[in-house]
Amino acid sequence: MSPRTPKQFQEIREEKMTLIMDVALEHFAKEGYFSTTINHIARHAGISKGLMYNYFDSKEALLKAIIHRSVNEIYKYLDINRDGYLNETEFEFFIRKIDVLLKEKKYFFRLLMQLLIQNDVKDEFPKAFPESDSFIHPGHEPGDNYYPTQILKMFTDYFYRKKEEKDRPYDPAGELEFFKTVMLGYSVKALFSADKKDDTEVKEIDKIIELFK
Amino acid sequence: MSPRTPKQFQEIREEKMTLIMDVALEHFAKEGYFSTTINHIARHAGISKGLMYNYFDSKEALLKAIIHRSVNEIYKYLDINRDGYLNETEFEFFIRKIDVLLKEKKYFFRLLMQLLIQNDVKDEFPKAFPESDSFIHPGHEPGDNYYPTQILKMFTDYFYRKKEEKDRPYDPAGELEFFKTVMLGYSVKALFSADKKDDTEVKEIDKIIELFK
Amino acid sequence: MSPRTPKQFQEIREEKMTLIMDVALEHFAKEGYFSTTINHIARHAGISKGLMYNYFDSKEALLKAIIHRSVNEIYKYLDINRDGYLNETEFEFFIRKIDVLLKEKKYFFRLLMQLLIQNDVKDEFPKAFPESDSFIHPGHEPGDNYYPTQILKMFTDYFYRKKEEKDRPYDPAGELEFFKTVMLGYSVKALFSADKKDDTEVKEIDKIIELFK
Amino acid sequence: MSPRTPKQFQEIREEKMTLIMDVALEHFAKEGYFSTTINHIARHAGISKGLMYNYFDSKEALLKAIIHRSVNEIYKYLDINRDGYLNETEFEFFIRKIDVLLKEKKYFFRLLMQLLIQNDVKDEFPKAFPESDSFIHPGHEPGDNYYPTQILKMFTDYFYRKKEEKDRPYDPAGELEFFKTVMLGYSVKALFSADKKDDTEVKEIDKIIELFK
DNA sequence: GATGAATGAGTATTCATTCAT
DNA sequence: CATGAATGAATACTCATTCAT
Repeated sequence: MSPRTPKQFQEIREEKMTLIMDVALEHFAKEGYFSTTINHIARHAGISKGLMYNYFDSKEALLKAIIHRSVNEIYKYLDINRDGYLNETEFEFFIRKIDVLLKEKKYFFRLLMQLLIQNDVKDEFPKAFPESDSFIHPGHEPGDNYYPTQILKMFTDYFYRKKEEKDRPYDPAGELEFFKTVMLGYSVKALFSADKKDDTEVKEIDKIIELFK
Repeated sequence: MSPRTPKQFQEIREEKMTLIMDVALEHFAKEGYFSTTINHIARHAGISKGLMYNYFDSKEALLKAIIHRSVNEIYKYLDINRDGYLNETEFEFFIRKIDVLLKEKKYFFRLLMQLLIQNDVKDEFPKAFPESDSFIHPGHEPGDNYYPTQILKMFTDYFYRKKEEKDRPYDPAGELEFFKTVMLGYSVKALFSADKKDDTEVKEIDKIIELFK
Repeated sequence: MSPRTPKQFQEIREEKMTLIMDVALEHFAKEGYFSTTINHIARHAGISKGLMYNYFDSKEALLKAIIHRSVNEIYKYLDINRDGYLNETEFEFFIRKIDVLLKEKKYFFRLLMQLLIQNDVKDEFPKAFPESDSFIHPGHEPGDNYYPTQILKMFTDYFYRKKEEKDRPYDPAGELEFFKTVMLGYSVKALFSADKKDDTEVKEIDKIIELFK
Repeated sequence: MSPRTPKQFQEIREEKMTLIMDVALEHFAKEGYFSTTINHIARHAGISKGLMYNYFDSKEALLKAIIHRSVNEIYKYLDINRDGYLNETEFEFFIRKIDVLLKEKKYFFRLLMQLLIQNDVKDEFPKAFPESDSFIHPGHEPGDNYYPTQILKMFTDYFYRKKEEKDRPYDPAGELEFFKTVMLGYSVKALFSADKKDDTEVKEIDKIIELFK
């Protein structure tokens, strides 16, 4: 019955915030951001509406926090801050990491896609939600921390380096573009196809790696 | 001062319905189905809310009518009811048709993607909105008129026929799967990238055709 | 193709008005005044909404016209303008007339009851819709044409006259009141019970007549 | 500053629900169910529209809750679950109880009559709203708990028992029917007549009791 | 920190009524 | 006389957000 220490309070706070974000993410992804009510989230998280507003200023703030958290986790997982050089082994490794992410962060990516599809949302979250265009033609300052740019640069370098290794005609820009197309298609399929346990899709990622390695 | 003829009424009706559907489709695609209010549609169409309900029973009925109309237009344009045999020339022709559709029916396909992403909507429109899964593994009866199945069969046949023409090892199922991945990625990029007039993407469709022909 | 004469126009007018009122009365009685839409009436009468407004200024005006018509028909049928004297034979005859009316003007009386139940409606139609209170204690001028008053007076006279014929103690006011209770109960049952063809109810009116004759 | 206990919340809830139901019942009875708007109820109850929907899912749910409450209260007050045998003293007692109910639950019974008059509503509330027909010819299983049936059976027994006590010709079925007619007429008058403080109506219930005892 | 009662601006929908033709 | 397209005020209902306790 002794009063809780500040540290304990902090732990409670973080636990609750994590709980709320987890529940919210799942329902945002499954039922859509607009269709998911605060009431619904609170009820499923086993807390009151009021408490939700104690932790997050608004429904939109909750959404941003969720995205921020997931982006950071992905950022860490992908370990972008390394030298940014991809050799063939690293390329394969990186693609497989993305494939893992698509499954493990399925809810997040589904939510992200929902939001990207909506123009007005896109305009409001230009940083957190890189538009597909900015992904393709990023207009960001050199050296900035905007990680889609970094990833893109990594792959750009990778494909341009390959050109030098080839003796036959090779169009690195086109190859990069096609690679992005394939990855996007693969991602969408991974996110929105019903889960199935045959190894069709398992093999497809191998085929993609083979193709671009 | 003579009263309007039934034909005149019919014309007015069709004009207004087309107007409403056009305006609604654009806003559904841009701002999302749920975020687009009936008020908004009416204001942009220059009519009253009440008139909307004179022509469409509900917001959902409007949505269904829009989808129905677009599906029919696409159906006609793609001319599915031919023999269903694709030779290489027809294959190229068909892909280019799809490419044209992606641009001309951009709003519709954007809307469709929004709806497909939302689970609950998917369940309600199983025919009009082929789920991504049914697109990949259609469970429909042979011979039915369900056109995604027909299209898929056409391409399946195409890829299996190629196998016989090749002397080197060839996996038609894997090839079909990869083709779908590429088309999906290409479609998403086409639908959600900012329009640009350089010829980067113009070339990409050529590359895709080249790859699978 | 000769132009219609004014008389023919008049006939068309009256036919249409009768048609509209008939259809409206049925639907008002069955579905309720508020739940019955002008559209519904027009559709079932086979005419356009506009035409309805050509004949009746408003939905309320239509209601009033229907009531006015029925009241007049009933008035005529009951032949109130006779001397107002009821002997025993005439008493029986009158009760049987009311019984017939309850069946033949079922829709009208059902509608009337709906309206009487609603206070605000009662206040608006004090003449057409005699409140139950005014029926019991009419506050109208002597000699006026307000027929519930006349009917009431007729029965009052009837029961007071019976007093003189009796040698046993007899309370004409109480008898009148009880008579009204019985007639009201009988009417409500007649109007809202499911029609049945056994002779239970046939006998009940006989019993009532017997009791008060 | 300490948070409210669950019990306090419960009390607030019950108080507000009672308030809302009381206000709604009065207005439903006076202005009619359809004519009474949620806005109206909220304004007269001194609360917001939103709060009403916090406690009741819909206008119809509110109506059902009101009916359910009143039916339960009446059920308790009439104490149906006794042996179901009526001697003459109990008969008088029961009739007087009904008379009291008619005055104390005036609003409820007015509302009930409105609803019974509307065909479609009757079909939806067969249990809560015994149709006049089922009151007269109940088609329910013997022994069921449907209380109009129980009450009817009680009176049926009462009148058939009287037959045996009489030496003169006596038709119990006809007597029961006539009793129902009288009670219905008396009820309708009690519910819809303007309140008056003379003792005319006080005496009528005495007369009715006298007549059937 | 925690609760849920309370609010009100916003949303889809209805429907009597008007009016150009 | 006749039509039905067009309007807009009104209605039931939702939901993010606030706040007293």
